[in-house]
Amino acid sequence: VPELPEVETIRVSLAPHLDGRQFGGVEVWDPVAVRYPDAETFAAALPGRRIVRLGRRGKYLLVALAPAGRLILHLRMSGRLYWRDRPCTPERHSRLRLHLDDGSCLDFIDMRRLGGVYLPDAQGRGEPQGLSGLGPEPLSRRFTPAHLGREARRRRTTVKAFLLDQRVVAGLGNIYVDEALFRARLHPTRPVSGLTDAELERLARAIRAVLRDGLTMRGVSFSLYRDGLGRRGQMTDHLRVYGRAGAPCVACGGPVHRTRVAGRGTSFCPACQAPPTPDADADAAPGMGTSRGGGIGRDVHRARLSGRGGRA
DNA sequence: CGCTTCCTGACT
DNA sequence: AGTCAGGAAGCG
Repeated sequence: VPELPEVETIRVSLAPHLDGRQFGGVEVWDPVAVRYPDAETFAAALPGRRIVRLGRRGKYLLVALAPAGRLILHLRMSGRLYWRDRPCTPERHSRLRLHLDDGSCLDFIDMRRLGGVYLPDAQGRGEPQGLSGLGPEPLSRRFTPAHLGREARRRRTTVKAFLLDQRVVAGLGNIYVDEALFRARLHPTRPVSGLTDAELERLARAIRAVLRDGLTMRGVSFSLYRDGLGRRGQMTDHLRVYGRAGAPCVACGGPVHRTRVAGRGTSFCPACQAPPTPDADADAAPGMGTSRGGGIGRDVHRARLSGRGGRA
């Protein structure tokens, strides 16, 4: 559920309540929610440490601790974090509760049990695997059309799968990818290696635009998402394609379609987002000036995206 | 690279 | 009973 704007909204909502606080006791109702170390060690290691700063990287929430270490949380599909000024009865899917020194507490609730917390040791064991490999933050300077182009050139996949890959750019999920592709007027099955410079430029711009909107609206709330204080976001009403299958496209009035791309439900406007033209896409990018030496780039361009682009 | 799997719950 | 859900690691 939570993608970059949602996780950032949660971070901002929690920060004033957590900054400077010291952890007290830990209640673990579901040991699976503690990804590292084991639940017992975790519950013994956290109390006494102070929260220095709440940060975020991609969809990871990072809690810097004093005197050392950091707590890392990932909400995955259905995770929520609720801060309460005093402990209340845990709900059905509450997985753990972190008490704070002012009598408040932070609850981790996760229906599908896919999310969890990590408390890496001093040697760095226990870091979530994906964290170190994340691509640039899409709202940072490091995220540019040129970066997108460099990554795109060496991959043979659809632009949809490309954007969902956290190594390319950190923090996008299914909803914001569909929204970004709509705003960039790119069909989700376009082979990413065939995007022109102009299209990459549009795409980078669209990604930043949808994420900024998402942040302004404090996130998308379909059913489960809430911020750290239990408040819904308003972005749902501003989505242009996601969740609007069959409804008129906000740009052309034609019906929004829904299909499956990269194994995910995918919403798009078939009129505004031109489908891939296999030959053009396979050969579009000029072979000159490939950043990687040794002819790899050329081979990539020559290779046919067999079975995908051609299948209309 | 795509596909499967981890989970639970809602819906058809 | 079967399908699907906003994430992402692991497998072939």
